[in-house]
Amino acid sequence: MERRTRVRFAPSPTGPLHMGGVRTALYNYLYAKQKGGDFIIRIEDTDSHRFVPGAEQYIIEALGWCGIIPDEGVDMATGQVVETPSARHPHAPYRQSQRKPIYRKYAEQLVAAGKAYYAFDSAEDLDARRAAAEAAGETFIYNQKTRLQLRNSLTLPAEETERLLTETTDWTIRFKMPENTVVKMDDLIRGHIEMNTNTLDDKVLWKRADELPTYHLANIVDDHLMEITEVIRGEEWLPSLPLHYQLYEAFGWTDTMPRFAHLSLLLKPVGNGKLSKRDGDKMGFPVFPLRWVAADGTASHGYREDGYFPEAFVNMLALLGWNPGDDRELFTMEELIQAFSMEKVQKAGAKFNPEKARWFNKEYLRQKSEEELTDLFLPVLSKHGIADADRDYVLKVVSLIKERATFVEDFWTIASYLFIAPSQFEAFGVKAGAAVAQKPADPRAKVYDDSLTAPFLAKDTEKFWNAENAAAARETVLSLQGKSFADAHAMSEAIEDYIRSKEWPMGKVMNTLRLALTGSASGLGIADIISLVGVPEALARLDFAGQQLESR
RNA sequence: GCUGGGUUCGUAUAACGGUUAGUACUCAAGAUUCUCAAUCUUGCAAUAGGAGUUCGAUUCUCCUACCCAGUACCA
Repeated sequence: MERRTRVRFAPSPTGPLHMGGVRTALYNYLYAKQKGGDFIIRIEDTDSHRFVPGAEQYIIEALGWCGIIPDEGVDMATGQVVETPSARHPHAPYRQSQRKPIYRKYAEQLVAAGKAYYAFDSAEDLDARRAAAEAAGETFIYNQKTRLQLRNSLTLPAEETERLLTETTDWTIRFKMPENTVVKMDDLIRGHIEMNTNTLDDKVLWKRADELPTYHLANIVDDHLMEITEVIRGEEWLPSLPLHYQLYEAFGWTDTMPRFAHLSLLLKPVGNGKLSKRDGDKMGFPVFPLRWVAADGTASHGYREDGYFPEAFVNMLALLGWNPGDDRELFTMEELIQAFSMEKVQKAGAKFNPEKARWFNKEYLRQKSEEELTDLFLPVLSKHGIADADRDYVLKVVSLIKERATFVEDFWTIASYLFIAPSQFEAFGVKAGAAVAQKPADPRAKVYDDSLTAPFLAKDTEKFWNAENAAAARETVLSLQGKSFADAHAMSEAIEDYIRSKEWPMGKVMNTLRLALTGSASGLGIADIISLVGVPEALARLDFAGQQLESR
């Protein structure tokens, strides 16, 4: 009998979801959608001590931004985790803290079957044993070798166990890991794996103190109850897989046990180790999908706020550890769903490459229509003090600069001179030469040259500006006065013809003009600029540049 | 330490035992242009090391090295 594919993403609300978590959610989503199945969200908040307010909302919002829409568990209309069962959400509640009553009976069931036992050792006692063992160069493990020397229902008289069970609350139910058994497991990504149970410990399944299950119990019970068919999760769970296999067996659920796939971790761009929040802050790239402000007020960057398109972010993430088997790199979500396959998921951890992330964004920006980009650029302009920009004018600007940008925000640094004159740069907070800043801040790349930080006209001036060139530039612009041109190309021809007819040096005159028009040594074609700002404005900028230089 | 997982250019990856080991990003050079971008062309650059199996190993086996994870009443 073929079961309907049902996968779940089960985050713990202990903080913002980071990009590795988003990737796990994405792979789950792609897998489910390809099989025409369900993608379920379940909140694993069984650790009362590590709960972080706002984390759950953050996770849902982040997935929504990425276009990873759950079929079950969260009502996307309200953005809330579903608490009461309905046709669409039959297994509610989807928050484990609200499923508290469910777990105890399963834990007790294992005790009754002799597959688990009550343990009365205090956390302090166990910590002390661990410390003592460590001091002696050994490792303390609660397992088949030590369980008979500890305080539990296996060693205590029945009456004492009964008394402790009713009179105290500091006890747990532990899984009685079978001895010397080779667990044979299969992983969709890694293939066959075997492990001997002697290397495993008796994990706590349920805690009387807060009457909550631990991850292992809650996870198996809920996956079973929610009819999960594939568990796709991070590699950090691989060492727990034999325990989970044993739990399915102990419960007698092996016939419906899900298949497992353990995803490798995302690694930091340089050096070794997994990607962490600190790396992002240090190297200037986000590790979170959305901006996150911690309780202590420290903020972390988010891809959304940093100007990434969600499609680009998702596309980049999908290809970090998976490939379609051919050379394609650009995928819509729909195409990812079609192309995804677990066999093509990489076993090794993938180092995240911020440069490639920017490249993806640039590609997606180029794919967007000029209309759409204009809509996105207008608010940016407004933010920079250009509130009354004419839409048609902005549209023209966008069409000229879209291929030069990685982010919509770049449009401003690239083309601020098309909205304000160099004489206004200071007032608008524009750095002279900023238009050169095509490349983002990457500490490994030497992309900035001195001209960037040089004050307006200081350095560029020496190259182009002198009385002769200034006069020639002015006369060239004057020659355009009163004439109309079909387009910038026609104007360009006129300008070049004029300069040639005077036998002036083309490059020098053009660059002198550019300096006056843009405040820097780089920028769009001269005719493009003049046809946008107009001849009178061009003359005014020429005058201003001249004044600046004479007063030096 | 122990247990498990992993290892192809700097990075992400391709190569159902047989290729001059391919592609993309980055970087460099050239072309183009009024500058800068963009674009186009070219280039730099890898199978961790060692055994074995085989006519032939990136690919299969073993050993070593290195990396990662787990080793909680956290997930």
